[in-house]
Amino acid sequence: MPILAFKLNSNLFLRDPQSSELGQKIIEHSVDMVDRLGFDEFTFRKLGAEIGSPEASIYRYFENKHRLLLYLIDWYWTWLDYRIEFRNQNVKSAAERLRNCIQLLVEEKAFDPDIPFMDEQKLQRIVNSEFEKTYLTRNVDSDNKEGLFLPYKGVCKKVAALIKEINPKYMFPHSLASTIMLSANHQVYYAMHLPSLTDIKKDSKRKHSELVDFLQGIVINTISARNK
Amino acid sequence: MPILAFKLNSNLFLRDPQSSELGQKIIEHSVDMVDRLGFDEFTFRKLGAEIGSPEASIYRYFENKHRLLLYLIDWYWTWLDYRIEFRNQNVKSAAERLRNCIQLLVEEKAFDPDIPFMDEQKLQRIVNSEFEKTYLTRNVDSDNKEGLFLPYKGVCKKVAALIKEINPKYMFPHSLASTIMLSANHQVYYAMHLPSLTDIKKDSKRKHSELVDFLQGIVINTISARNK
DNA sequence: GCGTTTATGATAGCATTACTATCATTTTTG
DNA sequence: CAAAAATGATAGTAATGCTATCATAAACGC
Repeated sequence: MPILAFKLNSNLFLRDPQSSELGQKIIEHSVDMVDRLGFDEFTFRKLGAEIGSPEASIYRYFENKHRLLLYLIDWYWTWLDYRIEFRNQNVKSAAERLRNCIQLLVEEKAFDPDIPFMDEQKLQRIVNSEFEKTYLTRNVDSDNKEGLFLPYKGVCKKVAALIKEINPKYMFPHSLASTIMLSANHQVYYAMHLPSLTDIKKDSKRKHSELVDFLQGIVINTISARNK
Repeated sequence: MPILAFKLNSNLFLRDPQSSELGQKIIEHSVDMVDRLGFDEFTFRKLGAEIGSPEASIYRYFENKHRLLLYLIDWYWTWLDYRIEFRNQNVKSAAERLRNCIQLLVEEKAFDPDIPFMDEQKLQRIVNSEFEKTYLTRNVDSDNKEGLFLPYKGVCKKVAALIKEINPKYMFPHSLASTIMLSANHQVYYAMHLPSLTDIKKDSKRKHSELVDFLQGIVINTISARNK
């Protein structure tokens, strides 16, 4: 049994995958497969074949593959939220806490052996290329009512609060927070696939610190501007 | 025959839909249907039923529905590019040209009767909620090689050039351009569906000018910051 | 330890999707 | 007016996204 576990919204699943061996196998292999095949090519049939269980068994855990994706994505943001809290303990300066957030948003994650069935590195790649598919659907509103986007919104709220703390007069803290969060993911994706949309170089060793500088530059200059 | 037409990349289609009545019907009704149903629920079968033509006939124009989406999205960015050129004619100040770009990115579009089979208002809503699906696929790289993202990249390049013109020392003009272009769309979507991620209010009459202020604030403050 | 929930396996089936193929008919055009 | 091109009509096929049923195995309650 894992040392660390996140309690995720129970609307995400029919049966909690963390509670059984099969459930954990479903998570572990779906992370691997979505990373390899992409979410669109990923199917419960293929997943079943890979873990040697019938498709129908997977449907006992997740209503459909979209919920499974939401589960993975929610896991990611819950985990990031946890890491932000951890990192910012006893850090007094709001500016420093904000910088830490940006750092954590961008930072390349490593596999955390505390949670053996979750590969955080693969998960981050999934977030980079599949995240927006969670809410760009006809079910946004009902999914939202069920609280399925709370982990992401939570992190956004946290970043927005820091912005507000640094400059209480700034009018768009949530918009700025969601903008840089999205950009953090997209710039990485662009660097890999659509390089003319970014100045971040795929091969650069400083890639991640460049991206941090870029985002940090936006946030700090935007909120600390003298109101003309 | 339309007065105005855009020449789009011929890799997008098998037969040019602008060249025939059926083709134009395909475009007109797919814009309507994708706007109504969302891209995921949209199928060639349903489209065929709606225009009274067999599914197979549509496949003679477009290889698959993803290409059709790309066609619509490419149309949008080509059209926006054209409008930017038009608006910025004889405008000397780079700052003003940049502001015009942001304005045009955000501005609510109206139906342009010059192109009777293209409803720009619906098209803009499609871009807001479906754009990223064009490149968040396993085919990004091959699609990119075929030049299918050129119109979007073109607008991004134009905005980046203006940023560079205003501050030649700024290190991330393309990243900043793509960030605000993406944000322009997302903030509108958030306002409608995930309001806690934005400060733009759905019902506000000043909604669009608020969003312009937000984006303008980011860009100007970011690039005109004195290098500390 | 025994009976009963509970979870999984095995297999089947079904409507829809995303195409492809064929052939007849209409329209265009050289 | 004949040949070519575009469309219609219809069929078919593999894969997807499920749902249903029944048997078996594991766990759990007393």
